Amino acid sequence: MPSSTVEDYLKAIFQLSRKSTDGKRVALGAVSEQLGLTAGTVTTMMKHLQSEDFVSYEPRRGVTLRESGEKAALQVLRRHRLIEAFLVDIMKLDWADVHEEAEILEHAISDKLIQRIDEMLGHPSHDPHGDPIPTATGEMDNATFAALADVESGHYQLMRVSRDDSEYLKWLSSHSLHPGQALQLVSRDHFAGVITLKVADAEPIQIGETAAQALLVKKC
Amino acid sequence: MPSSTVEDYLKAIFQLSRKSTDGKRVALGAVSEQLGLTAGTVTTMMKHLQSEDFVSYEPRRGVTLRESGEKAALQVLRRHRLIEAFLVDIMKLDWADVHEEAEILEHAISDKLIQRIDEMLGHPSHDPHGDPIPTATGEMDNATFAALADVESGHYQLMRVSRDDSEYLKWLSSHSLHPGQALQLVSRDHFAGVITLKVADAEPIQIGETAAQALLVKKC
DNA sequence: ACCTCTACTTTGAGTAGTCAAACTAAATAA
DNA sequence: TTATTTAGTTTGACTACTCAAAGTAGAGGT
Ligand SMILES: [Mn+2]
Ligand SMILES: [Mn+2]
Ligand SMILES: [Mn+2]
Ligand SMILES: [Mn+2]
Repeated sequence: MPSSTVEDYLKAIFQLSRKSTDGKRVALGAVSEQLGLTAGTVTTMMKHLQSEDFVSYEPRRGVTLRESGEKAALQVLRRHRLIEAFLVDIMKLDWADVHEEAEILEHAISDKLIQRIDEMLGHPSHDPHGDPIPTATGEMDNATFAALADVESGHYQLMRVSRDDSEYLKWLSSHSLHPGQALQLVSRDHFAGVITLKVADAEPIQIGETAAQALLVKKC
Repeated sequence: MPSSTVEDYLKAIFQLSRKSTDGKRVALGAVSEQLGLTAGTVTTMMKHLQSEDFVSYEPRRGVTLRESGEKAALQVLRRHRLIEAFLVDIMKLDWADVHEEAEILEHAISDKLIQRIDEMLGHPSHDPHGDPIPTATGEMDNATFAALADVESGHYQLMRVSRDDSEYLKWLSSHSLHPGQALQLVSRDHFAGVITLKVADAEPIQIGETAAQALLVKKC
């Protein structure tokens, strides 16, 4: 069984590979950035992960997950997201706080317990941030959505929030911005980089492009 | 913060110190036995724990917990037992299976979440095995009970099961032997080392002295 | 074709935890 | 008292993970 360290590496590579331009290849710099480790540490680990058949690593070109690595990554992601859903729905913790907790628990919870949690929640398809939960066999919905930052005026539904930072999520909550919420992009000032939004029938709010980058929406 | 390794050492020392004849002093052999580590490993760790002010260690004489070590041990015990109670009462896992799970989760669950669990359970005083749960401030009920193996015929209440082994606990379950249960010691054969028991109005059962050693009872 | 900069790799070192095997203090037996 | 046994200690080695700092491959700029 992979250690929690290895699980975190595989998860990071998996997530970076989805955003990768170059096929599914991930640059080591992105990994070290994501995990907050030095470049040398990551190089060393990549050799190790390759020797364990988790990844395929070409020096100076990057890494891609091999089958067993992807499988392991999906299991970690499944545990992470089920745990988040559990903490919000059953334990009534704030969705802004559950990420950190899940980052640790994802390595500590047994298969038996994760199965129990899954049943208890009725096999949820998405976590509290709108991220899809892989099935026990490693299937994952790979729908993609446009960022609010890249979209024109109109009516949308918030599908997913792609940022973990707790303060940001708390701010979203305070404006009822959570997955599922309907909203209207009223107008945008491209030069100032500010977007005006209406959520339900509340007062319009202003939001910067960076903040809008993490709000993934569907036209409706 | 102590690592999970250190937490397990402190917990082991704490639990062994309660059974200690020589004050609260614990022999290193008992620690290595309990944790399944070699003697040398434990010696090395004791020096380290002393340097961190968790224990007081006298070579060849044993260790005792210092204040901060005892405090840490009680916190781990609290987490462990609350988690067990949670897994049984809320998650509906079998009491025979929760120990292993708790052994890991006790190091992974945050204070915030443990507090949530405690509230959700209504501040329970004992875990599913009848072990007392220390309070957040480190107070613990230290009531002691006689082992069924050491007691004469009569009516008793099962208060506590002092053994973790899952097969044993499953066997107890199958005879309705769980904390709180009333039972009658019908007779005992001191030479054969066999005790005859009646639980509620079921058929009498036979139980050996070793098995009866783990059943802690109160006269009633 | 050469230079430079960036991203990556290598090297050397350190922490935390562990074991096997050699050694020793001290309790117990003779 | 001396010898033996037991419990504990020391030593040397190993795995897993990490960093800082020195070194290098190769992409892009001139
Ligand atoms: Mn993690
Ligand atoms: Mn999430
Ligand atoms: Mn533990
Ligand atoms: Mn217990």
